[in-house]
Amino acid sequence: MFIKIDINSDVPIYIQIKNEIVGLIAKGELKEGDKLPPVRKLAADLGINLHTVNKAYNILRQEGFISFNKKKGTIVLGRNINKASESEKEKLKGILRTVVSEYYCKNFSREDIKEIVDQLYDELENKILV
Amino acid sequence: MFIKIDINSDVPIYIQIKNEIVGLIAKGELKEGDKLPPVRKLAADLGINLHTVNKAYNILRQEGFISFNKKKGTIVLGRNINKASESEKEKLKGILRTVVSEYYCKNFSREDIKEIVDQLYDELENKILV
Amino acid sequence: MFIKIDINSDVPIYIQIKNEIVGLIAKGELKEGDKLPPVRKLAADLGINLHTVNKAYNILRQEGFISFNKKKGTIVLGRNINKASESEKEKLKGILRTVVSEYYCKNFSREDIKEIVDQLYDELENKILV
Amino acid sequence: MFIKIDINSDVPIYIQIKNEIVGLIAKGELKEGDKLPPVRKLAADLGINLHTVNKAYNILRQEGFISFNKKKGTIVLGRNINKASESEKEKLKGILRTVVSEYYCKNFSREDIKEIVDQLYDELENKILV
DNA sequence: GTGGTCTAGACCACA
DNA sequence: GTGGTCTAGACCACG
Repeated sequence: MFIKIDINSDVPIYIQIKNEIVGLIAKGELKEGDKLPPVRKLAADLGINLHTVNKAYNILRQEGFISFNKKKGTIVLGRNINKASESEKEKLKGILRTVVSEYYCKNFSREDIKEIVDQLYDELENKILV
Repeated sequence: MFIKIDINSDVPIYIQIKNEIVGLIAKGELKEGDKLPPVRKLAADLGINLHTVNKAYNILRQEGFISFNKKKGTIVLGRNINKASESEKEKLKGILRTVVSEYYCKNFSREDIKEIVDQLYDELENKILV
Repeated sequence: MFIKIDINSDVPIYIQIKNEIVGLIAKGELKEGDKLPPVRKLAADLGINLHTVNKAYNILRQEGFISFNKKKGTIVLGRNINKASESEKEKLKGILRTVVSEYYCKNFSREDIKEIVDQLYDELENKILV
Repeated sequence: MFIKIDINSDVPIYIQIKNEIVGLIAKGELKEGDKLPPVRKLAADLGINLHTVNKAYNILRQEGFISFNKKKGTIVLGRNINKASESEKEKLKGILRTVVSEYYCKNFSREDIKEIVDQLYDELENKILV
């Protein structure tokens, strides 16, 4: 498992870890049933404190991506089926509204943005096909 | 000028102000040459600290949306023409990568996301037509 | 005897086992004199550690639900008659106080809660009638 | 604000704090807009670490009871209107199922339990009337 | 002056 | 050996 963090980023480390792991799940590099490294090991590998990793794992659990299993440690629950709910959609719209407003001002057309979205989906789906 | 902030949000107020003003520029409610309210006035209107508004204005200037002018005060530079640069595109792609990964895991299709982008662009462009 | 445990639950497995067995006694599916499966067998059936089952059985014995008997193994003592003591009542009140406070805040009326209690009693008593 | 914790309880301290504060909101001793003590102050008053209080506050925020406000600190949002949702009802039923099973075995009738629920509601509602 | 983040290090419950 | 809890103490972002 390859997780990269930028210790100097203004994005909190535990958020970076969360995002990286969600990214790995999206790309299919982490699949349902896969084990995540123990908090202590990942913390040691990344050279950070175990509590920081712990916080990331707990958020991932809250969001339904992973589960703690006393016997097996931390396991991936996989992509969540049937979660495209209305409330999630509204949340996403709120996020995109800010992004779209800013990049609309920077002269990006709707096609520019949709092309990037397509590229990102292509990346994800090709990974799975391999 | 109507700016709404949510004092209880976990988004910092100065970021909210920045986003709101960018949103107004995107919608065309603030156009090139328009004056922004003085820092003190906006702070008073919103019931917040003067430094908070100042911080938002400084970011907006750094990003090229506004300009400080001793005679005229703070003025809007408007939508920036020809800024859809390669570096901005990479920055946007980085932002969208995190968003797309997460919502791909939540079972949103590329069409779901592109539809939202379209809706947001429609909102912006209709405002301008008015 | 059907015991279901959820290995991913945050409720410890030994507590789940205890609760399940108490539930079976309540429903009348386990009656006074019935034999519980040997620790090793239940552990094997559930695919868990022997010590975990042992811990559950020990708690059940402490609370007076079962008894260890060298000849007959582990036997159910059944529903305990005349145990609605004042101290148990206070203990129950303490438990319910936390629950009621929380769900009162979540806008549940006393009738809402009492209706659920009735449903649960109906479930238990119908099982016995069968 | 009077919060009592039992440092020797097997209930985690942060859960005790959460429960106590929910209890105060239920009793009406904490109302919408009221300020909660700063984490450091409450921690000092209780003789515990600030992180423990912090954890309790964060859970309360997640559950919608309080909000962090950079200007005013931590404020109570009050009893949550319209939250008697179906999913909450199922969660409550799960909690009560375990309780009811156990106390049914201990010879508590449905009336015994419903009487306690009534007493607890009386306590809460009388507090509000005062 | 508030909560947020991060570190360092301890002991415990569970399986 | 896993994550959970708690402590102690530091610096930072925000307002």
